[in-house]
Amino acid sequence: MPKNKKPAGGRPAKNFEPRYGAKTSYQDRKRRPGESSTGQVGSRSAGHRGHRPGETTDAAPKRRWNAQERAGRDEARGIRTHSRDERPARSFDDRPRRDDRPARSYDDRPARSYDDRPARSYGDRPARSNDDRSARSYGDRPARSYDDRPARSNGDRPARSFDGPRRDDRSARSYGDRPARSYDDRPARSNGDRPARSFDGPRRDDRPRGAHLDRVDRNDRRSFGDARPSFRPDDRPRRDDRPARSQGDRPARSYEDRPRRDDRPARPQGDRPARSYSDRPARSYEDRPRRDDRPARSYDDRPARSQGDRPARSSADRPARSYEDRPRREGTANRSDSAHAPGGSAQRASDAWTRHRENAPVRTAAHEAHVDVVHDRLQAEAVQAEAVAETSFADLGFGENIVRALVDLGASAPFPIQAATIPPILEGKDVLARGRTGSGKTIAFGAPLVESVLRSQAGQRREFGRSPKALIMAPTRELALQIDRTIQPIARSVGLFTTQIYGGVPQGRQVGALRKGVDIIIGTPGRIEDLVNQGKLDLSDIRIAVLDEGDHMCELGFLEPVQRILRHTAEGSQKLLFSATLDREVAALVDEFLVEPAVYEVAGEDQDSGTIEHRVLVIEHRDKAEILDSLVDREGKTLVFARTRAYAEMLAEQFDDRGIHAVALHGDLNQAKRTRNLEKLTSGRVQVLVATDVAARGIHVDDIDLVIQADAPDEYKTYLHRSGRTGRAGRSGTVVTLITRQRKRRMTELLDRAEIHAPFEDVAVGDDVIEELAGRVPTNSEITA
DNA sequence: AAAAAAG
Repeated sequence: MPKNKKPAGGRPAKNFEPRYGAKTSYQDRKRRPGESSTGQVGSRSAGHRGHRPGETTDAAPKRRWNAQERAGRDEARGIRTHSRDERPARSFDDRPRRDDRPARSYDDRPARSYDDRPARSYGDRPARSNDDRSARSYGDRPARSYDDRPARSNGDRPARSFDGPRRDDRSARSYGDRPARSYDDRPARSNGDRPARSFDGPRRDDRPRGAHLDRVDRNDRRSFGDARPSFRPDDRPRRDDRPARSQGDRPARSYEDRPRRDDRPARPQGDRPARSYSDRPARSYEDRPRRDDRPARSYDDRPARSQGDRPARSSADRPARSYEDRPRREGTANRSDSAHAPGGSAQRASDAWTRHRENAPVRTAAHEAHVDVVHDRLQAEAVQAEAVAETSFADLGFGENIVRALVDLGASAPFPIQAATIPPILEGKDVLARGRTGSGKTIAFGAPLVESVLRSQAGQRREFGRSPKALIMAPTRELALQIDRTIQPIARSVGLFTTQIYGGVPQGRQVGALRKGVDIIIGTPGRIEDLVNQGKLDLSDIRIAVLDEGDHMCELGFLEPVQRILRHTAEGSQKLLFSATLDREVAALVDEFLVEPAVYEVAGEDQDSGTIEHRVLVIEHRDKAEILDSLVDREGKTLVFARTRAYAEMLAEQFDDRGIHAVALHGDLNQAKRTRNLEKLTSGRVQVLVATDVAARGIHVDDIDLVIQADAPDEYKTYLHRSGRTGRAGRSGTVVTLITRQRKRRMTELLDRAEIHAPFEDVAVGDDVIEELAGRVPTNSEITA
């Protein structure tokens, strides 16, 4: 039973594209360039969705993709990853998929035409149009076409058919070199480490499951060390590369910058401006519970729990956390009830959350760290940014190839969260990590995951049809795709394959890739479980499972599928949970799947950093549309969040009607369109993207400088994630939230919980504040409320 | 409310 809403008979708000009528790929294809997505044909004026200036401007300047992006594109259709340079390899994959082409090609076409339009509008821009053409003219175009059609690139090229023959050899041939290489580099290391670290389940198997989180609650009260230093921009190597991209450059940017942009994905880590958690503790623990009682905040469950658990535990548990206590704890019986595992191991599991201190390799003389608690729940190992400043990826245990791949991704030196979590992950420990949005979490789990898989296969030949060894799950397809763009180059550097397994696209390619054998799969729960149930995906060899946006994956609709999937993984498989808002919500998974997890976070990391300015505009509901128009009509990339798909779609159309080119991103769009629309914002072909919370987490677009919340979020975590879409790479960004007077109180409480300070301003149509926020008029307008 | 599953 398809849960997908698209199928016939779905809900009313279903298909938005069909302003054409029933939506089908076929019809999509019929849409003409001159038609607007709203079904209205013809142009109204430049800048309108339906505007069609002329063929000359049709060709929008395209930037070239770097290896990473290409990889992402190649994977867009869920096939095995191949870097573009390795055509032979790629070609293989294409073959089988050809069957899919018919269907796909349709989808893509409409897409293309659509894409071109925006481009045209840009073409009008003096600066760009000229530069682009002269420079790119012919050569680039072909390249461009690639970019636009991520999906197609592989499957659609008939020319590559020649690859067919090779396909069979592929496993042996194409990668033959690499594996060899990588091995060579590591021998020394691998030998030493492997014995201990490898995934030899044995040790893990013994581990009891069901560690209790309860104890952690108590820690909530502990305050964070104020001493936590903030990240220093200097530490971020990548930033240096970006200078060119400043917003002002945009026109010029088109060319030069774009290419670089490609690197961005890798840079997410750069975003870490200084953030201090220091405030949190202050945030009165007390208040929160109450506030949390609100339905929406259910996560924080703290209230409920706190009452029952805290009293008892508080005194008892804390002592336990100290190193010395460890031995004792094992014998402690208080937790044994939960222990299902045999023997004393059960008790040990119960100490999981507290014992990480003793085990965490990160905290050594080199890494000053201290225990702390963020909000409710997780006691984390706070790693000092300075302490790891000198560490290099090689120091952390990566081989030459991986280090090189990381450098190519723009990660020349590990960021704090990476330096903190990589060692324990390589040791095979279960890890929970909290890192600010854009702090480099993907590499933090991705690189060691690749290294671990490599070590586990050292000396072995990668066989055809081998089952995957590692699994990474994300809440949205876009995020899964993005993660693969980062992981794939790293994996490929050592001869490992990754593949995307997510819904919305034909499963043919994905299954085909699995049949050939992949090492790492990255995807969303639905399709993964689907393929498992179909017997097309074997998770029994999964030794490492990662949940990105871990807290979100523990929410209502995700938890159960995720649990079922994790149960299919190898006994004792290592589990990693990452998120910018890791909290007690993950207890459901931690209890069942993690053993003695180490919890990490970076000291001084706080979402409320100096790079993001938060503003709350208190408006009259009747002014909302107009104010949004004014805010969005600006230079610079703007991401608008709406609560529902229908509203997101409506706003996109509204902006378009006002001559502000905008596209939407939400679950009612087909995957091709989703991917395309997001790419449009990334590439700069469109400046405004209106999205639902599908884009709230993880999505990295480097230069969004304004995030507008047309609908205020209900949860503080949502606020943090949405606002985390800007201010990335250490840049400045602004988050504007529109609310009506009635919502003031709720908003105040939410911000309080998010630990974000934002002024509330009463705003009406035409006020200076709007002009200021839109960057049209540099004013010093005072805050009016 | 949204997201995540059709061949």
